[in-house]
Amino acid sequence: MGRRDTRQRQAIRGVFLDVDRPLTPDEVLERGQARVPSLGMATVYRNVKLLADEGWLAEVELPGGGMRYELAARPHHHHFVCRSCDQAFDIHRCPESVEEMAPAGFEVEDHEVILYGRCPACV
Amino acid sequence: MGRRDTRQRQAIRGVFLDVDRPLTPDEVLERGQARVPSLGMATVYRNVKLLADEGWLAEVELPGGGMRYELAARPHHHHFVCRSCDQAFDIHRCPESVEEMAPAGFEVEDHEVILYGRCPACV
DNA sequence: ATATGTGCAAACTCTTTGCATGGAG
DNA sequence: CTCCATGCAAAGAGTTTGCACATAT
Repeated sequence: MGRRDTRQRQAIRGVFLDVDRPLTPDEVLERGQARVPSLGMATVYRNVKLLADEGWLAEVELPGGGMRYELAARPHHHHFVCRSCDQAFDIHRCPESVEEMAPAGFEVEDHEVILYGRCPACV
Repeated sequence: MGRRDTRQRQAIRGVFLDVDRPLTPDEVLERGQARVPSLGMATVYRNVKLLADEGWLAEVELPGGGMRYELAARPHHHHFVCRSCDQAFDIHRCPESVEEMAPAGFEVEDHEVILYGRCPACV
């Protein structure tokens, strides 16, 4: 299970340490190439998956496209998705007793709350 | 803007009238072919989009794959997604004041609450 | 020295589109 | 009889995988 510390992997980790919101693979590639220009999309996909398996990143499945990733270390929170620029932002509040909404017979493991609208930059 | 009442379109509408949860295009195809065996995937995609544009279906963007569709006439509700069978179910309760969770500067238009876990059939 | 990681390109999956044929009006 | 709708197959977008080369250890 030897993990090598390549420039590419460093760059990708650096990208996530610099932002406070979930990123799409595209966003990771663009920001990563600012650090390692030769960085390829396949490497991004392989590494975010790897870092997620290791528990360093968390997968965030927001509607409207594919998976996004963010630092796993962040405390419980939810997301706001801007319908204009498609960026996702963190929301640090959580409605109480959400998980009690499930009907009897359903076993709840987790929950997600997503707000849609326009972010300050797009209003 | 003449809409023709084809067997295929009837079949697709019939499929949605028979279920009380959001369906993926795949699920629509499978159930639709029980009514019109020759039904093709392209027709499913074209018609759910059409019915959604007309306001008869609502698009439901749940994580884990593409768009799902359900009858637009249903009252406000949220969803439970089973991690085992990937089916989505309706939940007819909604936490209060969800939309007030957004930080200042964010303009909320809409919200979605998703519970993850195992449905009764998969527990 | 060795085997993991990278980059490219091909393969895949899901969705959309072009085109000839079919069928509703 | 007209067009809109369908079915097929090809084209796109996003993601994954195979393979030869590069490089961290």
